[in-house]
Amino acid sequence: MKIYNTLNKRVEELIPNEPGKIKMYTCGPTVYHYAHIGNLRTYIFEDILEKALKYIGYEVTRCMNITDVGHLTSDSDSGEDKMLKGARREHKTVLEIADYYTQEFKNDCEKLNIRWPDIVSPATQNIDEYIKIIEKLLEKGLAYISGGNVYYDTSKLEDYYVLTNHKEDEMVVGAREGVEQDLSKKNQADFVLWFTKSKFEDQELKWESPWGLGYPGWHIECSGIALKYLGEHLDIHCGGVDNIFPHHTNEIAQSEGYLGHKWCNYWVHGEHLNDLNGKMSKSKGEFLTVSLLEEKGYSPLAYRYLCLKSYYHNVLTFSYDILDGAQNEYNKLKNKIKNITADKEEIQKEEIEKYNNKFKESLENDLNTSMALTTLYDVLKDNINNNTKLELIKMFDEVLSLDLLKEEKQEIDSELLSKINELIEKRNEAKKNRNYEEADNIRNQLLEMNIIIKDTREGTVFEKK
RNA sequence: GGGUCUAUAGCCAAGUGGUAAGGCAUGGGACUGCAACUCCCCGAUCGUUGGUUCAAAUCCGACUAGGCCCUCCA
Repeated sequence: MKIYNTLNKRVEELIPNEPGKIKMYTCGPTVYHYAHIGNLRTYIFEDILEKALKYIGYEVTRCMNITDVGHLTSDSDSGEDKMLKGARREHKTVLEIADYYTQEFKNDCEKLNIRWPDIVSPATQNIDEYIKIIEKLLEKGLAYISGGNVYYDTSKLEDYYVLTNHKEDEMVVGAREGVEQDLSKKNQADFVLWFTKSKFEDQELKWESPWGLGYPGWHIECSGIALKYLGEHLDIHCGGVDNIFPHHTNEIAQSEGYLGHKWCNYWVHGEHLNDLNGKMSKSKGEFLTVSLLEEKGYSPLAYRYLCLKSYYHNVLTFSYDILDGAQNEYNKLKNKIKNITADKEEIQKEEIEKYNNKFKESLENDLNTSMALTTLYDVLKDNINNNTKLELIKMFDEVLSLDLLKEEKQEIDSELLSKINELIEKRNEAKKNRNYEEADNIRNQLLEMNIIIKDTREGTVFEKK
């Protein structure tokens, strides 16, 4: 498989540390609020990557953190702690907030057919691991204590900016509003590993450590969890592009400083979903959640389809127009597939192989999901038997996860059912008598009940909208 | 200011040196009493500009436009 590696800024052949096996770490959500669909784009991309690797034949172990505390304040950030803010907003404790939004995130993932990773670990449950790493870094002289906090000394690194090509002299301190310089640091780029002193004296969760009561810095969380659950050699580390600097840059510094050798070979980042004003955020513009889309009548999988149609490494700009388009395409696709009925023909093995290879090649080409979908359309159009088509659709959907063969449940109670059948009969009667006005009225009446009717050769059938 | 990504039809996009896949939308047609569903048909010389080459959307340079990052972020 070829994949874009941020470390070398090019598409590279993926070579795992251990043949046939992939260890994959993906940065998880901060559970202080609902996830918006931009956040979820990254998880959809990671899900596809995981499933594509498995489809190709790798054994994949994936680990993800849940950020429920700690890193939300940085040493030089005067912004508010997000977990605390969330807790205050809802008059709950930080852990209650974390539990609630973790569950909500899980629900969103289910709706979008994102597989829950093998290992999911909250930041607060791995404190010992962080302390162990920080102690070692201090021992090695890669970290220092200043002003009550433990800092990583970036001047000890040969190349701190491995991911970004930044040059320290040209970095602008406080390019973002609300960022102040931390005078306890030796170097501008140094970052906190452990806080005992911060601007946020009301931090709810604190732990004992060799350096006093405090809490971990942001970046140590992911290093700690990844090292604990996936070991010293990682194959793929994923996240959104916004994490490249400083988060992933600092993870590399910490992990490799601790290990004394190269840690992760492939850094793969998902591009953002923007809106018409630029980057999507929870504070400005419309807060687009999965539930909101559902309320507006969109299906979550139409959004997944939209993500699959585009390339994970390109920005996608959201608008209701493109979501309408995706919903339309998704509906048509599902309809086409529904019309494929199983026959008694034998599955055509050579066709399966041909299309399966094409599908795999698409995925192997830096996750070309757009091409993978085209392969699906090719199958639908081709003159092969229905059983072969259905088999291929089933195979492809292991990766695409669009519920292509799943019939929507027609949850209609018997009372409503008899009412519908009665109306259909009345309409057919009216049609027979050429009373088309009456027939159309009945059709509209059914439509208002969210029932769509179709006149087929075998008679009139209906389905829920 | 530095870094980084992107630029193909109305929209999402494929394309990795040999004369532009696919899907949706629009338009036309078949089916239908009309519709819906389904099926058929129809569109672009690839941001601009130099260069390399027999040959470039594809390689190189310049320019233009836009996004993101530069210590909250997916």
